[in-house]
Amino acid sequence: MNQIPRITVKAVPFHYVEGQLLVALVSRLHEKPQSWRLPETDVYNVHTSLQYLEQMLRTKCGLTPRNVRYREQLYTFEEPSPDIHPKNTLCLTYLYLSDELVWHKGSDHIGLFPIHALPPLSPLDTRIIHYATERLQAKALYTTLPAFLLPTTFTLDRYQQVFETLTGKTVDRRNFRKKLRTLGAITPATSNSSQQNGGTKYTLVDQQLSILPKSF
Amino acid sequence: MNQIPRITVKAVPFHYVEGQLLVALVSRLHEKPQSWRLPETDVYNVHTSLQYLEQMLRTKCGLTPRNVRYREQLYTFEEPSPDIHPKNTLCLTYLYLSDELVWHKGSDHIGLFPIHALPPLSPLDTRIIHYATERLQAKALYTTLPAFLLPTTFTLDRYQQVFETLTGKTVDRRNFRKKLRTLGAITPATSNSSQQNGGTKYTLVDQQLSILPKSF
DNA sequence: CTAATAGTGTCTCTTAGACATTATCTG
DNA sequence: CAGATAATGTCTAAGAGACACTATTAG
Repeated sequence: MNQIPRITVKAVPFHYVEGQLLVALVSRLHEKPQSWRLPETDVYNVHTSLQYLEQMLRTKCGLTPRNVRYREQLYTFEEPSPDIHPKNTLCLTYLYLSDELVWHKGSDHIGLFPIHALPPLSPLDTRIIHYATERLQAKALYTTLPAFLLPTTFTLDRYQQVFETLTGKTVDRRNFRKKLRTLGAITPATSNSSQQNGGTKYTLVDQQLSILPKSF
Repeated sequence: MNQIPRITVKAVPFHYVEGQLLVALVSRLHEKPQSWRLPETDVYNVHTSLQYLEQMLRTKCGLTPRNVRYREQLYTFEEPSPDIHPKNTLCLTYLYLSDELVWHKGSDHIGLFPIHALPPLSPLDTRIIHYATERLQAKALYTTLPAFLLPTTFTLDRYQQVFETLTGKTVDRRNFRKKLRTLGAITPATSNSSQQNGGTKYTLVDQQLSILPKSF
């Protein structure tokens, strides 16, 4: 009696590739019918939930801090456990954004699924992904979040593509660029190789997520 | 080994009285130097954190669900515990908004403190309150949140007062009313006693927190 | 009668939003 | 040379923001 709930942490790792928002899911190797789920681990007492989570992401998914552009804590869920003894499970969730797809071999299968073509998932995982997606959509409108799904330098068009994918809106190209430039959150990249290629590359003024003075 | 962190829940209960945003804090009866803290309780396995929290708020603070106008989960913190054995404590936090000050006698002292005149608090409690206040400030701009610090019917002026207190801005009275009316989130209260007194009373169209079509 | 509180309209200026073509680099 | 990608300006309409006085009620 007076026992404590089980504690788990889950990650919702997002990528952006060619106009699509992808979620990374894992599946145990050699599982008969492949069953996908969010990367997850139990939390004990020695470290913080984040430390456990990131250790797991490194070893099982090959996701290292270097690849992570942005991280944010999401909702903490409480669910009745399937087994009887620990009646409740407390589940912390974190959102991850990366620009590269460096998921080197780990002990689990990794699958990248477009947000609108997810495999069958547990009700909780479905809720978590839904919640995470809503947050992305909201934050795309009033922060520099879309940039964190792109390399550190990017063209305005790339940024717009991510913006449109996240928000589901389509916006006029010239208006979008004009506004984005006036907001002062991005500057032309000062790189030597900036003009060589396609278009002008931009980069974030503040490498952390920042809130735009006016939202879209 | 492989033990699980201690789990606690804290509430940040807000009130609004006469132009001031107040936080309710508790202090044990007969404590020599009064030391204030956020209402808090441990979480075990039988119920959810919310059930434990609300039971505590009822018995210790007299805060019943009837008085609560709005509740929202905030950040989940992880802190090293002061005692050695359970090394980490996981602390869930919730925000409460109420319009009435019905804190009938419980087993603790209750103190209401203006947000800018708080007593000395633990570093964690300070952070939590700071975080909660930021959320209020942000949500006042794009949701109907200010209404949840007021009775269910209120005048536009009252709403504006709360808005200004939360955001720290002062806005033009006529512009604010005009905009608020056009947003369609409030309607004149259809009460029989609406015109008798001071001014027209309004009420929320949706009794739940709703997101404004355009933010302030 | 004084103080406090609620009600109301116009004008200006900023910004959101609609809209099509040219230039360059790559294959 | 064809196709993909990036760059660019103007006009209109909506909304944000500045601004002051009158009416009612309570003490």
